[in-house]
Amino acid sequence: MAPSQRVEQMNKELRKGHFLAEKDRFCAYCVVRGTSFCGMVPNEDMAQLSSQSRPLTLDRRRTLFHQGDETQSIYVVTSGTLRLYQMLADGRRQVVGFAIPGDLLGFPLADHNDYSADALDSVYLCQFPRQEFMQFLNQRAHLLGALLTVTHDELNRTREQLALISQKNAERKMAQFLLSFRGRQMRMDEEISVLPVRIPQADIADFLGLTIETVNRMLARFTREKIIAITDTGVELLNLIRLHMLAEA
Amino acid sequence: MAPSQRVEQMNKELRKGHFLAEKDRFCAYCVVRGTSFCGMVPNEDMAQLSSQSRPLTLDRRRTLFHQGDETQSIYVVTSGTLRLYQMLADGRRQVVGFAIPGDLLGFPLADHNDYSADALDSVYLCQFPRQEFMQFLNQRAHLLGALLTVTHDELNRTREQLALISQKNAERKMAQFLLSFRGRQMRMDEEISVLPVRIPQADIADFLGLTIETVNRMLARFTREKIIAITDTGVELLNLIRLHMLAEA
DNA sequence: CGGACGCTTTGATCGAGATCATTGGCATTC
DNA sequence: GAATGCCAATGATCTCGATCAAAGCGTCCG
Repeated sequence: MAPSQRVEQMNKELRKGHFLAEKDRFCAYCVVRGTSFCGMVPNEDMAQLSSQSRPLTLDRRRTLFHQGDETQSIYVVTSGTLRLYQMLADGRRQVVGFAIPGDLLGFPLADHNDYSADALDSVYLCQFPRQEFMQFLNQRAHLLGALLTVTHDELNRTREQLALISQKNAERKMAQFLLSFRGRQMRMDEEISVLPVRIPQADIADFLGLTIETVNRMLARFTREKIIAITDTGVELLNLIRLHMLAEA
Repeated sequence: MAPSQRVEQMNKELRKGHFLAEKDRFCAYCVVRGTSFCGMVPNEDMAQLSSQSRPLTLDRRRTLFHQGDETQSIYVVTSGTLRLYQMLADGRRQVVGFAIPGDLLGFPLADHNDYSADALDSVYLCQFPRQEFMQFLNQRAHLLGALLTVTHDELNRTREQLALISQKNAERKMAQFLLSFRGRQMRMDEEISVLPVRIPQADIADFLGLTIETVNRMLARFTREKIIAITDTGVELLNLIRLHMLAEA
């Protein structure tokens, strides 16, 4: 079964409450097992991890948590996409990333959230109360190592974004963005050529440090040149070779 | 004694080899104790940490390690400044940060270095062989937590840089850069108003995503307006209020 | 000494993307 | 079904920093 189907099925069951009754099996059967922090948790710890988690649904445009608020929970995204952003002193908004299934949200050792997170579509998450999560971590040193790895990955991703945003060429920025976003999605589904989210152009703009007009013009140009196609389910990458050329040239 | 004096004295003794003979005392008396990862190491672990460390000197313009090379050692900077950078696919160079006394260089859980590091002036470091350092860490879960905190700090600093570089106004970029660099230096010395390094303008340019010409013109303007003064020891911040205004307006 | 090199400085011109302005579609709400 | 708001699309103009060019300056070294 393809991951996306599995997600759908799991979400159905989630809504029916199946998993709530069988908590131990919850994590073991999770779709994002193997792509996230949870994937680094050995099987013998699964039951305990499951018992702490609570499924959570978040509607489009709802906020999961705000920058600066006290860190009360840690989350793992199981389905959907969120935008992560910081408000800057001058009123600008910097989108620091997009969270997709498998991503860990919230850093248990920090007292306050580093960024805000809100849903771009319907989002399903596993929620872990911070205190219990931390206890769980501290009991098992190898899990601290797993968290360290995840944090380091995020550091590297942020450095990648830095390289992206420091580009002066809007076309290249856009091409690199599409490719790197695809790269992240491929973690779940290797064959992907449609990016399954409609990210508002304003969010892409705030991610890339461009204006909405420039983002729009670039997407229009790519569409005109048949490099991408924008559908109501997301963006389809039609010509990966050209996209790579634009990204690197 | 002011930190800078202590550094000087320690460096003198280092050169004479004093500390090599008394390894256990090395870390306990270290100037960057309390400002770095080492500061989170409890006293009872100090002796062992000391016994693993090896002092190291690096001349101006020398490279400590290259991006992509195998991670063989972890370093703590005790004196001097290094530039950390990545070479990008298109040949550009992205400076991802400047390491100052107290900073930890090299991530023990990664097999390869994420960036290159070279000295901007004479640099003194403590070197820890990676394998031993990792063993040391794994024996003490609380030290993993310390490393996690340091890594998270670096993540936040990188996000700050992201916000900085996404600014479109060169003047504001420069002002924010000077202030944030000062902020980092203050970790060691609260009273600082002279940034004690002569960072080549080309490095500032590659840090901020500007050209050397623009960097130069901004520095010239700030100097003309008596906001800063450039001496042969570094940059003196003459008018912090104006600098803050420029950074935020 | 001379000259080559690394780094800084300054001027002139150009162009990509910001900014400003307007329109249109589509969904939500009363 | 009119009103409101959100988002996308596109044209006209402007601006700031990139780019191109050249010169200055200290220092290292044969």
